[in-house]
Amino acid sequence: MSSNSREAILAAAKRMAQAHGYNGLNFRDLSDEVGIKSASIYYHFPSKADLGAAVARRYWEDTASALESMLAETPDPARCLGRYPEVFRKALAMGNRMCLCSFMAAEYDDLPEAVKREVQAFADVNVAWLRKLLSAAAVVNAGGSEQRARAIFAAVAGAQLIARSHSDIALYDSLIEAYRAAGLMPA
Amino acid sequence: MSSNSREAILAAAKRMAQAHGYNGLNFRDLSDEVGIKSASIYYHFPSKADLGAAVARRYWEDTASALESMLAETPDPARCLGRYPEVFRKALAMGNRMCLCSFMAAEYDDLPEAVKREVQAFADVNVAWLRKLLSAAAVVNAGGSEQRARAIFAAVAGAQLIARSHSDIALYDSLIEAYRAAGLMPA
DNA sequence: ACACCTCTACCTATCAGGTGGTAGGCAAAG
DNA sequence: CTTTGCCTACCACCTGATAGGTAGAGGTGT
Repeated sequence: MSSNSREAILAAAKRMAQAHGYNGLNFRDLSDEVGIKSASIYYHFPSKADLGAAVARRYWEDTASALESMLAETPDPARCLGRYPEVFRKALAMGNRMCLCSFMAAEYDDLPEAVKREVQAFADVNVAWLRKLLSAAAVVNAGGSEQRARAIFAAVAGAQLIARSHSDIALYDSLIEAYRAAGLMPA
Repeated sequence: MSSNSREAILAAAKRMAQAHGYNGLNFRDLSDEVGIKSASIYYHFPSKADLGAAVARRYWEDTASALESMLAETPDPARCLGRYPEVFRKALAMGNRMCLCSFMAAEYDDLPEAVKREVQAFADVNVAWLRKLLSAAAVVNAGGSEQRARAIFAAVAGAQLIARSHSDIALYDSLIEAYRAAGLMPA
């Protein structure tokens, strides 16, 4: 049963880390939001590093399944590729938040080793998915698909970063549109 | 006459903020690096917010003059535009650091108001410079130059973010090359 | 020449509040 | 009577910030 609290902690920690980063994530505020005492978090996670790693892992797992759902829903590779920015748009729409792993990418040097690994995994998941669809859509030749996949991932992350610093989700849409107009990614 | 310490503090704070963000910038480590006591910083800057704003202001001023120097050195708009990524490359080359304002863009919601303004100014300086050169190079028609300028700025910031999280400056170069191959920016 | 003053650029010592983390207790469920 | 899931009560350490002192440089009046 339960581990209901564990899930609640993960969810709240995800939201907080998306807004304030790993560094800005703290046990007091986190436990307040969950409705338990800060010491109780240690029953579910032995340390902040473990919590951070669990949150980041859950984050890329959720992203991976969201991408797979999207592909099932929109099987055409080029059209599905065009929907990729939706994934990053959600965070901005939910209170001007960021992709958890983009924030952690900035904080990378100060991250515990276990957290670093999960942040890397997030990037790998995204690039692998993009590469698969790029190859299927024949947008670029096979050799350049890896490079193009990474470029799309980086560009979308950059768009989110800039849009956030302007608290303007319309700017995100505008940037994505500009990427499309430039030919970086399909519409 | 000095204010030699003031400059030393600004320089050290810039380096620390590039590596750890505004949140990760602290007076103890900062004063240690400068070689004075933490309380002495308050003689030069009344608060952390003031220091942060001064550092960010100096940062975009330096960037603005670096961009102008580059233009004087490479007057051809398209060729100069192609050199734009050099500016962001430097931070990665200096100990896998980030653009100060990209890091602060992630932390945006938690930033003091005075610091936010300087971060915005950095983005404005970059976009204005890019727009000027895009128009001059006739890469895009006049109407789309603003949008394209923002797209290049965001994409380069994203490339730096991703490269940093892999501690791999070659990845940055590869991403920029991919942007060029896709037609987002001139070589 | 001397004493006197003021300003600069730091220092020591301290503080309240926040940080991650630990020890030990306790009520309910099995 | 043991395990689960949480609690209270701490702790050491770090954070930005303040109060008050001080050594030295440079100017001023006598």
